[in-house]
Amino acid sequence: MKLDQLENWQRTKKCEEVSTQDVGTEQIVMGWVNTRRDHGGVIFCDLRDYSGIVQIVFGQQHEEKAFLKADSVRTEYVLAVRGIVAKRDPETINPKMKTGAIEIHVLELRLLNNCKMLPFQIGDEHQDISEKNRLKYRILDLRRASMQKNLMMRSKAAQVIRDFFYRNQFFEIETPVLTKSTPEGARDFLVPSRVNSGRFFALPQSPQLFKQMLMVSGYDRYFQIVKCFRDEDLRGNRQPEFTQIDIELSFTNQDQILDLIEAMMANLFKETIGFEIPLPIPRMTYQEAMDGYGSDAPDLRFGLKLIDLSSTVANCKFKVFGDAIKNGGVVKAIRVPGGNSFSRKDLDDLTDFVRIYRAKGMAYVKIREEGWQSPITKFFSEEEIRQINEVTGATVGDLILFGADTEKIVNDSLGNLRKEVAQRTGLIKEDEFNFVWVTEFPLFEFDEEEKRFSSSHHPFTMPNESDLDQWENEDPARIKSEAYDLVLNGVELGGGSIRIHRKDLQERIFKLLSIKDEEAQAKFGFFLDALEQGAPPHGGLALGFDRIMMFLSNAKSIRDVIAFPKTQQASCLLTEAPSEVDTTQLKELGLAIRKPKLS
RNA sequence: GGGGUUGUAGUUAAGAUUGGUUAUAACGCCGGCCUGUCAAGCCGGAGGCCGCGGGUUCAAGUCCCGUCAACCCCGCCA
Repeated sequence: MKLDQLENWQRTKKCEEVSTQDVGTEQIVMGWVNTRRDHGGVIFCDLRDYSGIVQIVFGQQHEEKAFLKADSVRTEYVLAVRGIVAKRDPETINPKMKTGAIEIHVLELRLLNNCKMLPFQIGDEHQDISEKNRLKYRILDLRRASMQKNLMMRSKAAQVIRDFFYRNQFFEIETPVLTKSTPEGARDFLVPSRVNSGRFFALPQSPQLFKQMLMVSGYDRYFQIVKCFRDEDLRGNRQPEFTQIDIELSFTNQDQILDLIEAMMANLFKETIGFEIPLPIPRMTYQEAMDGYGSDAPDLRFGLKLIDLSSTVANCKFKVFGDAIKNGGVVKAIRVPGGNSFSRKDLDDLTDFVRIYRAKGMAYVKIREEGWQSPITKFFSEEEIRQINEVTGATVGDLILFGADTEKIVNDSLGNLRKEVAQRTGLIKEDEFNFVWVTEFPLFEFDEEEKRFSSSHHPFTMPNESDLDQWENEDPARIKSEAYDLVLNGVELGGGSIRIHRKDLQERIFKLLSIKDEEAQAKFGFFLDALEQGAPPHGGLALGFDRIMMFLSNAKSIRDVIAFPKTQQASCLLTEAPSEVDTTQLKELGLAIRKPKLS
């Protein structure tokens, strides 16, 4: 089949821009054949480009040469057509199409490229394609309208974000991608250096230290939309390389930062999807979040709050509860209004569900007219039952679900259980955007494996100074920090902190983290120097751009807002990366592959 | 590292409880007919390593074991 040259043709309209106003004019449109309907004497094609679809008509009465040529046209061929825009007869208007009132009568067809049979149909939104095929044939997947919509929305969002920061006197400054490995946080992706054999760069987990050093250099306000890399296992909303909106400000405090970011988010949601975020975004402390929701990223679209019953049941005869508390754990409960209707199977399912989070079981009580209906009723005195009813606020028809274990397990299991119950009972309004700031994170968490403290946020986070003075030697776990997270519908969008800008403070923190002076000097010497070279007070945060895009695009997977994502096994089905490399490449780098043991 | 779901024409699925003739459908593809369709229609046709490997059996898409891949989750990760 002979293909045509584009020659000097220029597009005059995008497909979906052709309208009734153009009737009678000659236009040139270009795109892909979405569908083809051959009626013998007349051939209809829906021509598609990124803007949408317009119907082009090949008929003998319009131009015989084009009509004959159109006989060989097939789905996904690439065409350029010149034709007259015509009004459709009233009975042939298609109200489902934006361009359904008009069509283009083709005078000249240029066949720019053909297309072999594809693994799946581009225009067919009625058939779900498996994730495997979508990723393997990503080019075709990205040609589909839903993916184009998502990626165009992403482009728009990036533009809106940049506009906002430029308006607010921020500078967009690039930071290195080849940088230094740091011991804290996630596993690094390493890049061997050829010039410095035996040494490695690391890809940045975030540009954290660079943006702080830019503050020391006096750039005042920095932002960057930047790729970050973490070599950890993937999830539905986690990719090994992802994009952050990275922000840092000098001479600022937490309130200023939160106010600014709220304004940025409100602007973003308004300009992209027309949603007005009610400001200010409510704030809650880490402690309130953990106590009431069992999570530092609480979903506030529904109630089902966790209620602490530890003191109420401390002396009850039910061994599971009593032992949990004796061993330093807690007993908490969720009251499910109307949960009386849960079947035995529902409750078994929920019990299995909490086991995922290492709960050993789940006690439950149905509140009936005649009193408690539950396998554990017999362990409780009337007074205890009265107290539990009172503390939980349970009334007839309700269900109470209990968790008893260490605080971590109870919070994990009940925190997820409340989401599960809300999901099952239709309590979650899917179209709601419920933002919350979580503040006053603990500075450290205790690493049980390594028997030492590690940073909750990162080691450069400003501690609450009076907490530090008070608990430094007694109980560092009680030191709070000036760190904060932004949470939307139970999903952490990002977080940040006020940073340490004084060396003496930074050294005290390293000491608490059991990082020795020499080690600190080797890993962060350049940064500790910066703190002695006139570092201003500063702070900032980073937001997960991909996660934000999931909300703006209503996407279920992070892969649907990233053009070329990785699979859960961290591979790219399109390019088949990662791949083996030539031995000469390895040699140059001074590397050898250790053969996996054959077993 | 662990738990779960899935894997059958190009695609999406049925067939798996109860092993048994030529593995079924829709869409797509190819050919023909058709001047108003728009998920076009009608007629005809091609298309299969039932993920892969092993086992049980007279006989396996179906039962058993292993393995690979995609997805969801725990651990991990801000």
